[in-house]
Amino acid sequence: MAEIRTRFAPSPTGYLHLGGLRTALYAYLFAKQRGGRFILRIEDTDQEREVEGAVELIYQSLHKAGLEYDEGPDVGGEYGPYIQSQRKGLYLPYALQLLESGAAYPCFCTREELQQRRDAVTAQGGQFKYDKHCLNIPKEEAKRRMESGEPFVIRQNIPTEGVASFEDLLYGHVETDCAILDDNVLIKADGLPTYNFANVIDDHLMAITHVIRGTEYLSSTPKYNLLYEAFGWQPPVYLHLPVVMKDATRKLSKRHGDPGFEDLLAEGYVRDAILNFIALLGWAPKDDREFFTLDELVEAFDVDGLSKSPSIFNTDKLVWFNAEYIKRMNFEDYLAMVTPWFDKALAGKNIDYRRLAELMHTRTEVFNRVPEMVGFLAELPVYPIDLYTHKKMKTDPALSLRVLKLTLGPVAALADFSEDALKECLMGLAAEHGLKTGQMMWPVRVALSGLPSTPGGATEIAYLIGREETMDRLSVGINMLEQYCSMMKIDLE
RNA sequence: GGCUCCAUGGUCAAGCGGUUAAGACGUCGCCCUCUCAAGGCGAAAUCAGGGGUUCGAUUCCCCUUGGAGCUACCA
Repeated sequence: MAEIRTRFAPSPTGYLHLGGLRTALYAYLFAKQRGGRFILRIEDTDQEREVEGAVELIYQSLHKAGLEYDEGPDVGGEYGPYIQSQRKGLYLPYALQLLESGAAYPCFCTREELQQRRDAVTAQGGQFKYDKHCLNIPKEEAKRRMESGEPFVIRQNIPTEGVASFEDLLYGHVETDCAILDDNVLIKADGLPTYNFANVIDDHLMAITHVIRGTEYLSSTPKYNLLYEAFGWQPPVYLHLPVVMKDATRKLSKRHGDPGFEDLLAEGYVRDAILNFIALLGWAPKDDREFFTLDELVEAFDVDGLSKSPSIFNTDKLVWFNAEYIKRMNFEDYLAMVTPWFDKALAGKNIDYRRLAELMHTRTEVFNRVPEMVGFLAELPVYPIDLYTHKKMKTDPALSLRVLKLTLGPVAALADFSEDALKECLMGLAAEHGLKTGQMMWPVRVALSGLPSTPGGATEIAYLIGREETMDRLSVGINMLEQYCSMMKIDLE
């Protein structure tokens, strides 16, 4: 049996979006699982849409994703070149062959003429389809005009009756009446092929056995099969994948500001979490497993588990996956990854990153949320007095004021400013004055953080910000509470 | 509009003629607890509608509805 060869064939029009990443992933898994090869081909036949630097971005993204291709523009291979614009001369002879057999014909209609006719038809509510106008030009005349340098395109000559069809691994038999199919342009006036032609020629020339791509090609694939037939070539096996949606009606798209793969990485999602999540978007394994490394996916992937309907990209679940991957990371790796994010909020401050990382490890969902979570360590936020009122902790401003005053002396006097010593000190004070743990800890934590919730409690925060800052913040709290109590005329026994 | 495709909770989804219709995320509750997380336990929530076929339909067929893709000298 021939070697399995799949390809990922993006156009360099921007960043690698998540739908593209998923297509690439499945194509990669499909090939690798069968010991085949995964090929990257750049489809840049539309020079106008090409975005500067996009090709390099594709290489980079694929490498970052770990989807290493066996053949491609930057890695070489025996079927190159792998960039269509560099294969320019290859296509015309094939088109000429089709011209010869009648499966295609030259067309001299200009864009303007076409547009006029199109407008005329659509204005009346009809729908335009190329009328084979130039098919009737005698061969001799056509040849003369082509050689005279008159601009022309080459169109596929689709039969006027019968059906065109193909078999899809996921969707099964798909067919369309030829009568409604348009005579697509195969070779543009600039001599470059359109996607419709180039994909067929290149897939054949590159010995692609399985074409895995999005469903946007589902309805035009019957036409491609007509081309294979015209050449007498064996068509590849097709596998079309449903699109990835942003919500029920909108496709995920870069244009609407939806994040691409690289954006997600930059936001602090880890690669494996993204890949794992993406793999499960539109595919389900035979069992209930949901954590897979790339290698495990290679093993587990199967076409049976693919779903036919579009699936919505659900950020909540991605966040969960990310948090899970972070929790499972060993601590040293986590510390290394989180350090730059700590720096964004705490640079220049003398904070024990290692201890902070211990506290943050199970609390990190996405790295870009870290700076905001730890920023209070660098600077005490302005906070409302009613933070001191907590029903469950049984605290109010009056009690809080009493508690803070109580702590001031003992905390200042602590010989050892460690979490253990702090805890012992505060718990001792609570016991001594008949206070519940929460009544002691809540006011202190609020005074030290100014926040309703923090990573770590009162003693951890005190340790992290140090004695001096702790004393300052306690004093700030006391001042606030004294002012408040006197203003509200609260009796302080 | 035409063509192609799709349709199980809010989301990802299992199911492939007979099930109490899995599981996960999210949501809610409880436990744990110096706050919040993490962790543990539990709950609510789904077969779009209508016809058939069948002893029996979530499952097969048709229609309706809804959605998506295509309808370029874009891919």
